[in-house]
Amino acid sequence: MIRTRFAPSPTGYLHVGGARTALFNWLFARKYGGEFVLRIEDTDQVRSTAESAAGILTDLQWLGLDWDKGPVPGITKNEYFQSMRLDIYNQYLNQLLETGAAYEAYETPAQLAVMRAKAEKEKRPFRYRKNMAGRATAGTDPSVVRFEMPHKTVEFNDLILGSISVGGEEHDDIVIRKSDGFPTYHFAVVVDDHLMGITHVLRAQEHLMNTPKHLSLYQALGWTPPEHAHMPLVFNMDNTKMSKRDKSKAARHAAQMRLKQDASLTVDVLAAKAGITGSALQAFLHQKQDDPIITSALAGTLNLQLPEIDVQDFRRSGYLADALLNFIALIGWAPGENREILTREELRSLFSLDGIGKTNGRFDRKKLLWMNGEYIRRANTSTLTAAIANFNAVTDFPLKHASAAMTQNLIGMYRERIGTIAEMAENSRFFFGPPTYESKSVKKYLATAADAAHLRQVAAILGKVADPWTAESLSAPMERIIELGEKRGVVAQILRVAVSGGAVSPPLLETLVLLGKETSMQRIAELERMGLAGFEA
RNA sequence: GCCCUCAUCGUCUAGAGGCCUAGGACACGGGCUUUUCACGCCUGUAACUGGGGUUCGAAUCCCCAUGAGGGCACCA
Repeated sequence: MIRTRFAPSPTGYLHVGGARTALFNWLFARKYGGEFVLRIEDTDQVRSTAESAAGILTDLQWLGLDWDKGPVPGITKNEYFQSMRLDIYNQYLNQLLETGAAYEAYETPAQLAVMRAKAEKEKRPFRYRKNMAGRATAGTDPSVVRFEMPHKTVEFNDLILGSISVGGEEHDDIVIRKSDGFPTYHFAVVVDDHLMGITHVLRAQEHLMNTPKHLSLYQALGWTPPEHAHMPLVFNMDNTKMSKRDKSKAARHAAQMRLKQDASLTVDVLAAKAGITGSALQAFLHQKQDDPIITSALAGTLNLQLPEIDVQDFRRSGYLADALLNFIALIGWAPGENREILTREELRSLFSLDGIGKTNGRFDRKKLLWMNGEYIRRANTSTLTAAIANFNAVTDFPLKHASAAMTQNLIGMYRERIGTIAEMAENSRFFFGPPTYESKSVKKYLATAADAAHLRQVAAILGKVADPWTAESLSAPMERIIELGEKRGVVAQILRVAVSGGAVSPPLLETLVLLGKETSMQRIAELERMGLAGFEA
């Protein structure tokens, strides 16, 4: 039976690259009726956190990538967390130590750094080898255990890339147990993949050079290795690697631009606005470090749209899980026959390793936006309602407070004109409270005495509409409003601005109906009362 | 620097020697529709990195160059 796995390290949120790896493994297992295993690789005691692990589970669940074996959400760590398997690793580690395939090494990290620097200075690659000159043979405790890589070429067949070969002189003796007693990634993957019966390792191409190491480990342990397939990577449109740091980068850049443009804005003022200390902001601006807290504080005060990187970013931006999955699947994989929009079922039945290309792809947000809009347009109302509820669960827009009936109405009005649910949430704000009048629209449509006269005419026409206030009863009056003014439709724009705050909204008729007579008339009256000039910014 | 991998429109890709005057989608341009914005429909611009081979014939096979990416941790 086919068995694949997704093995994230819980050192942060699940990002799209990881989601794609998970998706391909899931697809492959599901396609062939195999099993999909989820394993948390938390062997880095410093960086791993329980919250990250929990977050990754949540994100996978949101994506609908269910696992047959693995952690149980909400329950404490089980045997699918590597930190719970130390005894197992030690058992095999001792075996390697006994057979002489592994040995203890005593250099400290600092000493190794010196050795590396020296090698670099001498323009030769540094490779730690058991037989190299100057190796410490005794000393520090705790020590580290290294695996002696065989001094021979390792060749293997990658299911995507074909034949890969790495010469023996390229290998070095990797650490397999750290001084804290935890196994390194290299050792833990091999042991676990074997013990968990993984048949196919589908992972990102950045792991390609690890494979000879892992293969040698399998051999030393006397095990048959799984098949390997390395997938092409995903980059940003500017060819930089997609990374969680991109968000900090965007925030830093925006803050610097703002500080440059606005002379009255100092670092301290900005910091105070963002609720952080001046020195913290100063440091953030001058280093390249990732800092999620400062980043989101800046995004909030500067009203920034940060690039979505993590799965939860996309969820908060109002993307549908199916659309995101569909899009991600198409980077580096193609089903052929010019297929683009594919249901989960179609992805599953069409998926094959043969369809995976060798070249790295770029994450084209515009295409994702289009695809998400396409999903929104094609989805039935109940699917969309569920997606909106899902969106509301992680965001805080007025849309959250919409009744079921209101939500249905909004779906009808917006589905044709949005790319994400967030756009609907943002654009529909005026249905939930007084509109924010956009100065540009006010200047354009509500600036002159003639505009004011038109607005009064509109009020008069609408005021005469007999109850009930419906699409039917409003239809003829709306026609009259459209015909008002020199140019067909201009007065409709005046009404639109009056009622929605801006020059863009769903069709006026529907908007008025949903707003109701009272609210609609109130807004027009309020505008007249305040006087048009009051809006000129 | 050393090692590994890759190379078709701006982007994702189809293409497994003749079906290719290279197809689709996004983006972009033009038009239609239209009370705004969209949606929808029609339509246009746009690519085989370069050079050598192999072959009757090459986007497809081989070699070199160039370019791009990945790796070179007690991170995964």
